[in-house]
Amino acid sequence: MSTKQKTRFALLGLLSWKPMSGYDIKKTVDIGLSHFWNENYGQIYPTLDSLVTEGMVQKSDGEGSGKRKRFVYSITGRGEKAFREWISLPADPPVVRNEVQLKFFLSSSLPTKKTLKIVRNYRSQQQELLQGYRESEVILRRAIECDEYPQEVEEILTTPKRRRSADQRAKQCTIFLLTLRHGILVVESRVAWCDEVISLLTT
Amino acid sequence: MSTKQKTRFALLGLLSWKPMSGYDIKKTVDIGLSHFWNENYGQIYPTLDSLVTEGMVQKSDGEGSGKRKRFVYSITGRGEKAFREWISLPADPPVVRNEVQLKFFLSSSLPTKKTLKIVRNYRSQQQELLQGYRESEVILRRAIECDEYPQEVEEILTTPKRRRSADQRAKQCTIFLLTLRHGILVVESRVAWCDEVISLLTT
DNA sequence: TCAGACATGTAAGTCGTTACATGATTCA
DNA sequence: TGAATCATGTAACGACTTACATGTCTGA
Repeated sequence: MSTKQKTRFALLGLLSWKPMSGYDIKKTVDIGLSHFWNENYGQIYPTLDSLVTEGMVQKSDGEGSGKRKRFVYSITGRGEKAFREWISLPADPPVVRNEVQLKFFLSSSLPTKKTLKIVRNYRSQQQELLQGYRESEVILRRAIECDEYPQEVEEILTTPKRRRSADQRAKQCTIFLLTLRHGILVVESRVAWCDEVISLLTT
Repeated sequence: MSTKQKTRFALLGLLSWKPMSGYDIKKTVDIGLSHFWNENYGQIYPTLDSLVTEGMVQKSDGEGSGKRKRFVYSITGRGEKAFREWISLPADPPVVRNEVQLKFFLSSSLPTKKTLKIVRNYRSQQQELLQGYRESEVILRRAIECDEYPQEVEEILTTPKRRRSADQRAKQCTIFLLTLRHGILVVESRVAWCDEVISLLTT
């Protein structure tokens, strides 16, 4: 049961939060979802077009003047329905293609020094990632505690379409924090692996 | 520094172990490297062709008769050189696109029941994976201990081209086990995340 | 006035999957 | 003799990236 057209549903899902322009979508993904998702303009604009054609989203008349207007897209009832159907389907297992692991595996016929270099490099990469995630975690936890959200968080969470209850807002924040936790746990396990390997190969 | 043409170097690296046919390569990847790599025929055969054209690998004359001969490919000096250059380059960070995380994140406006369903589904998937990895780990560790390798392991490790020293063999097995350890640690962390989420959302 | 952010879009190319088509060999 | 496995290959499609082209608005 392979669910394709991931960009399609990602956009639909983001628009189910609030109406946005293509540029907004890109920014939201880059700032808030970068640890588990990515999109690029080459996909976003054509996909928005075809979503409009199918009546899944509506394109605004455009703010601004001249040839570069800002178009805001909002989800339609039909789009909401398609989104809810998609989200209920089991996600297909991610394709596994880890280049670092491949290099590590293939390095066994080379000097151990080379193998270690690959692992040390991986470790520092993941460690750096981890640092960033942890900082975000601290900020988010603090925000949740005192119910005061910094600009970046607001921009991702706010839903101007309709007023959210305190409960809904709390759930949004919890979910947001938990996706971050996933990133942290996984990256920590990678760092732990590196340490396991380094200690084994240097003795 | 984005290293593309991953299939190209994956094939080159596998052929640096021992000469193989396209079919062998597919089988090796499916059996031994499936937790961090995949390849399909649609990529393998055309890529082998172009590697031959560039003098990176050599195609045998073909065993068998008729139109379906078996062709064995072996790496050339030029290919070995290209492989060693590639492996020394830093691997580019994997593209992050985790559909489960996306669904989880986007489910915040839906009933908690739906969110939980996504997570429980993810958990059982990962748990199943983990079970398989752990079984392989036990087999491999036992094999390493008594220096007796089961057929599947032999098929992946053996290098008929030249006799390997005991040291080299030991290193190969260690590396093989360690790639499996990576899979185990990462999958364990995902299961741990699911548990964290479930306990948080059900209280 | 100039830099930088905001903003939209396309073309070309790469990469990867899927489905199909074909045939040989082995062994029960 | 028929099923399973071994074995090679292609065509069509779909997904994704990259680079480019263009233009607007805001504030120092």
